[in-house]
Amino acid sequence: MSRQNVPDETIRRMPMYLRALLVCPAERKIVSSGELAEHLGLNAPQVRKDLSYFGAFGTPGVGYEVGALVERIRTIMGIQQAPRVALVGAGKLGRALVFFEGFKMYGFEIAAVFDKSQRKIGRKVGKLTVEPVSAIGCLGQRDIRMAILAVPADASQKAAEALAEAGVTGILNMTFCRLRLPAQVKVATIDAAMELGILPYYMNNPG
Amino acid sequence: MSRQNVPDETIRRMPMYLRALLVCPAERKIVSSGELAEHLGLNAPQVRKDLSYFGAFGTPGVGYEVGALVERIRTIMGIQQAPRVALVGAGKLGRALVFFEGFKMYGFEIAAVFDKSQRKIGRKVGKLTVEPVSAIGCLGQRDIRMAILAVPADASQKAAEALAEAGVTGILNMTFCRLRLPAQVKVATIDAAMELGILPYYMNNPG
DNA sequence: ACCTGTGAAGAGTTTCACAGCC
DNA sequence: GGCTGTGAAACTCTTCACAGGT
Repeated sequence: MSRQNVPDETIRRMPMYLRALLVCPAERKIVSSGELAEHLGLNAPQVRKDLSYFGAFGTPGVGYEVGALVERIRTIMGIQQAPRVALVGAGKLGRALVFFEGFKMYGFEIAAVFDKSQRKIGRKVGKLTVEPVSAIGCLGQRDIRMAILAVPADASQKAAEALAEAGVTGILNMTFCRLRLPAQVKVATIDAAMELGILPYYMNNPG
Repeated sequence: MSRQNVPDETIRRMPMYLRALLVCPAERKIVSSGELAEHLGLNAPQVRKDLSYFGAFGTPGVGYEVGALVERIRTIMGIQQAPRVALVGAGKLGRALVFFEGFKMYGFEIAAVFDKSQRKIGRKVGKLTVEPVSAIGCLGQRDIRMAILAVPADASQKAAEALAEAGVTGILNMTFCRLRLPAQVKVATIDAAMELGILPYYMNNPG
């Protein structure tokens, strides 16, 4: 099954499956597509179809083995070996993200924190020490290929370019700016205000 | 044009259009679909199609009037009169969100902060004073119909139910738990770790 | 009896091409 | 010349039905 024709939406759901499996009680060895679907608010054929894009790793009449499926999904998603992530921006949001438990669950490790402000450089955030943004250039040597961008809007493009130049090819953009970067750099953007902005429409026009 | 057949994806993009228009320099009175598209990384027919679902408010040969379009979108989205939003959870993430500038841009006002912990109740967060979660019940009388949920995972379902009972019908869920709520309550979920989890796939399988 | 894997149908979304207007 | 609004085509994604395995 070629990776080329896996729907993007399927890729988006893979981390959801992973999370659902990780919160399974340890004594549960087998899970069915229906149970996964129920837990995530999807339907069973959707789950089976999604997983089948990457091969057949369930047992008909039985279900999917939890441990094996976790490993398969980790491999598919390319997060077997705990990717190290840089955080740029040690403001309120950045510091909150360092302590966010969710990243660990998928095996991500926040391995460096950068900030522009002299006031923040040298300060501790959890176990990490805030480094100057000028040190971003060395990320390649430190085996860090991903970053979370949590800087003020007007600093985002510049910081993103520094990351791209340092060899970072995956950026989680928490600013509400579109980043213009070389095509090989993948960007995911989170804009809490935009998500909030969608709700009133559906509150006023119940579907 | 009935609201019933406007694509969800179009609704998702409306706040993007709004933001793009709001960051326009004030001297710019007219904007074309091509310019909007370029600014947002979309294409021009997409922009025209999206806007046309709600009527024809551009001028052929000219473009869209910025001010008028902003008002139209605000009306369509139901955010003309600055919705008041409650924040539940005054932890690191919650406190960071209070200071997040993005909400203001769309006209949202964070009007109350709640927390369970005695240690936090009474403390100031910006101009707001943290209230006990038991006070959530009065939200209806305070004209607050939306909430942001930024509590620990194990407290999310309970807090969400309290919100729903208080008449909140739109929740931005920042926890990685699925909320089981009456159908009239609309939920948008943001899971930063999940977004981060998607990136390595595309880094390893460039599209 | 129960569950997976999958081709095919159906629904939803994007892109295109162009008629019509400024 | 330049831009909007829109039906139709193309594409993507979801749902369904069921063959086949345990």
